[in-house]
Amino acid sequence: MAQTLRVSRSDSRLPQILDEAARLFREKGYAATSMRDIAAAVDMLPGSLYYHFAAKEDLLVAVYEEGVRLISEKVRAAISRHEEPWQKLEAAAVAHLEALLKTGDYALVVIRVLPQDVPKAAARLVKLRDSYDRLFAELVAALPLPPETDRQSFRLLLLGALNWSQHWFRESGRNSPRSIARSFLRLLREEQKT
Amino acid sequence: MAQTLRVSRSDSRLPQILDEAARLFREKGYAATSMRDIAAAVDMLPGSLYYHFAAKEDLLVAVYEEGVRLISEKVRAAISRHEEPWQKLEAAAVAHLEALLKTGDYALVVIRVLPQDVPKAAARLVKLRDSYDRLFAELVAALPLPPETDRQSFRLLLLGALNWSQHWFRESGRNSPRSIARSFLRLLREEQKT
DNA sequence: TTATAAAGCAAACAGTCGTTTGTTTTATTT
DNA sequence: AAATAAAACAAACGACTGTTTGCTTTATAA
Repeated sequence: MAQTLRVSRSDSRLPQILDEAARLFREKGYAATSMRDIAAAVDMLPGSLYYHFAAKEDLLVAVYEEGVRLISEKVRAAISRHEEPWQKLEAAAVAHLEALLKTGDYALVVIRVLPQDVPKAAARLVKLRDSYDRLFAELVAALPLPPETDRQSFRLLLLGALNWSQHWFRESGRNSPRSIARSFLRLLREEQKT
Repeated sequence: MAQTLRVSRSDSRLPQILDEAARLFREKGYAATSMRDIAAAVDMLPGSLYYHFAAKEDLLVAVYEEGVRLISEKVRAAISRHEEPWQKLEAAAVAHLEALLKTGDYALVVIRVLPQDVPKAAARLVKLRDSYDRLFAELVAALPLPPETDRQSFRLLLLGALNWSQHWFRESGRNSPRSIARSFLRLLREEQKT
């Protein structure tokens, strides 16, 4: 008999649901993505999604959590490979951008879907975002900068530019997440070398 | 018989419709704002909006156009008050941020609502955005930078950071659009002074 | 083999969506 | 005062929204 290969049932199709939800939330935004869209993408009936998630917002929160987890993990790993503060920051910037522009969907949802777009889940989303922001704050705090430097502005400048790149980035021969992150950091770092 | 230029009634409540649409699109996003929301805000019936606009997308495009017009105007005026390239750029950055964070609704819609969120109008929205981006490209081109400097990255870094500020900015005593724009530019400019 | 619980189906719920249509009000022009 | 055109009303259209309910299938454990 053709016993269809069956993995244990426990995590059945939940990962697939999250994948497609992430893809659709990223592509069309939260409000413009319907539960029916997601159901169709995983070849299910709309109501069946509610076995896995109590509400649409909870599905978004789950994607958000995975997004933050993925990107944090990548950045932490990159940081740990260096000792010098500027190198740590550069590695973090590269990892951040690669997670955003290559890993794709999950991470992009985090910076594309605004907490205010989902009032009922806004608090949870903000909390997840903040936990990540702290990572970069620590890196910037460790930089050997002139005493009059505004470190908060420094962080906001860098992270803002990195996040905004989603709007214009197109992969190409000389354009990679890595090269962009490095270009940005070079523009910010040069003053320190003198 | 005087060709009476009929200002009288012609654009009666159209400005009000645009104002409220801009406010709602900024607050809740495009997809989450319904024509009924807008109609209620201007104390009209939903169907009446269709006397002024053939479709919801056209209403967005109108807001977009006004947003680009407002911010371009402000930035151009600021630029014209200076001669030195760095001062021109700083004035432009300040004006850009003030238009975004103080003028409010219209300009914010332009950087908050993504063209891809409105497929039918995407081409028109991109065109409007690009017309503005060119303004900054010219300013950066005029800067006296070391020959090896990547001017495209410079522009993307600055403009990205400025646009992203919508996500964290809160008006306060020591925090103003002007002070932020200046902080950013100082971080980018310092290397040139040495 | 039978019991059990996970997972999904089928169908509908009440409400909202963008939009259209025919009619009425309102202000201006003749 | 009558004619005209702008502007808004009133009511509905079909499609789509998130979600609920009861029932059936399916894989695992006893």
